[in-house]
Amino acid sequence: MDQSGGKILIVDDEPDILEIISYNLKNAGYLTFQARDGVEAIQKAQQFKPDLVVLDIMMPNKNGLETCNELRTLPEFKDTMILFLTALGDEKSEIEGLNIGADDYIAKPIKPRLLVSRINALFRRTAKPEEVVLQFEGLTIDREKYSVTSHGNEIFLAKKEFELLQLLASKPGRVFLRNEILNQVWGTEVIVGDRTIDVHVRKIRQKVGMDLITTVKGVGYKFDI
Amino acid sequence: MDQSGGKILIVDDEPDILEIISYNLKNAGYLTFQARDGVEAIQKAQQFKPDLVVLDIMMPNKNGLETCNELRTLPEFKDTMILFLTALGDEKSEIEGLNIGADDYIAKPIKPRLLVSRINALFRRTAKPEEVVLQFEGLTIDREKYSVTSHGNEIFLAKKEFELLQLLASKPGRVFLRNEILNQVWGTEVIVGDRTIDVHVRKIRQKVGMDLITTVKGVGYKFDI
DNA sequence: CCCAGGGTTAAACTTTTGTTAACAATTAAA
DNA sequence: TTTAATTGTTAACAAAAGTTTAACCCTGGG
Repeated sequence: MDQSGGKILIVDDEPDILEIISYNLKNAGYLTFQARDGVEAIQKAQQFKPDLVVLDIMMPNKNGLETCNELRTLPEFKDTMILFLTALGDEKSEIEGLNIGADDYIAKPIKPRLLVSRINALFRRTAKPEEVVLQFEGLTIDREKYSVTSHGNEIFLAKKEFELLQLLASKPGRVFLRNEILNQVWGTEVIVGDRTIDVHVRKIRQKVGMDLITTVKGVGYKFDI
Repeated sequence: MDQSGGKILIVDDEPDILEIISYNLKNAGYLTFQARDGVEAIQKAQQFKPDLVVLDIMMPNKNGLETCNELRTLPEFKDTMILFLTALGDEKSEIEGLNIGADDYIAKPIKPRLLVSRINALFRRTAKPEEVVLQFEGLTIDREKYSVTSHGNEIFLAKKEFELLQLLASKPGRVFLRNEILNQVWGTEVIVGDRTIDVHVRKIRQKVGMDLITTVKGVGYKFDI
């Protein structure tokens, strides 16, 4: 994962698909951009510097493979991940895609869950290793010991609480959308109610002491100092 | 085993395999990184300094043997272990691999169990000799005598009990996941039921007295003071 | 004053552990 | 080798801890 959850450019000629994918990825906490064809894709890619391009293979006006090729020739997209959307069973394209330098491919019809999982995996794959111990003023979060120390006292958080705090603390100051939190802490499979996050936040605040987690109304939560 | 279980870089062009291996090694307590081809492999190796590189031989964009060769020419990878993944029955490659300086090779298709065992073995082989006697406040664990002394009284633990305690005590404070414990104490071959670990923990607690082993619910166990 | 979004609670519910005792496997002893 | 003793594993159930829900409260902005 990344600053704003990572930037993803979605390229497909069907508006509906564009919308569905976009919706799901936003929910998962990514920042999305859209393009309708290869030409637009390259233009937007240069404009927004996405971390990942989701590229439909079958498109008018420069298809996915060509677009990918072209992107790969540009040095600024050397590290940009590319994920292809292929028609079901179109093995030839899959192979071609990987040769061309794609990082993954998914067969249509698209299952949003799967898509999000795979994309999470891609981001995870390229992520830098995380620190074992997060140090802050008067607060230490030790992933190995699964413990939090506040001004010298060791505090025990339950698993979900710990994971939530850890997530927020992994990027101090950055606001995590509720959806993003759900995605990261609960995963894409589990569905929990509205107040669940709040309840956990409350428990963390209660156990650790205040001012750790700040609410950003209508948006999400963030970890501060 | 080792600090954080050791760092392993996995290199394969198939995302699925990358994921499967990664998943299994993480479970076994290793820290994993991934690369899709030889070029990326070398870049990530320099970045993360893995203890072991798991290298697929058949890859586009610089194959495994070339990559291995290249790694071996760099002085910082002198001690890095290399394990090859070879296509089944590709004897020639196997031989070549070992000549080139690989530490082991495994034929595809990959059996996760086997892979983890072999990798554990590799790490064990290179592990520094561990302390024979672990000393704590009022507790001594003597690996040679296979005995535990608590406040002067010698206590006899059964083999599994002893191994379990020893594992936890080798890294006080660090939480060992149940999977990790199974891997280390029982090995990857044996499959035992859910409650087995708990029962052993209970016996240790009973024999040694309390507060040695702390439960981290949903995560694992750890040894504390 | 109403509304939306959060905060609080306690109770319901789930999941994970702890505990036991029986049984299987292993090891040591006879 | 047979027997006895010890150790390891399982299964069933109890207990505990963690998680989620639902209902209600509070607050600030229109």
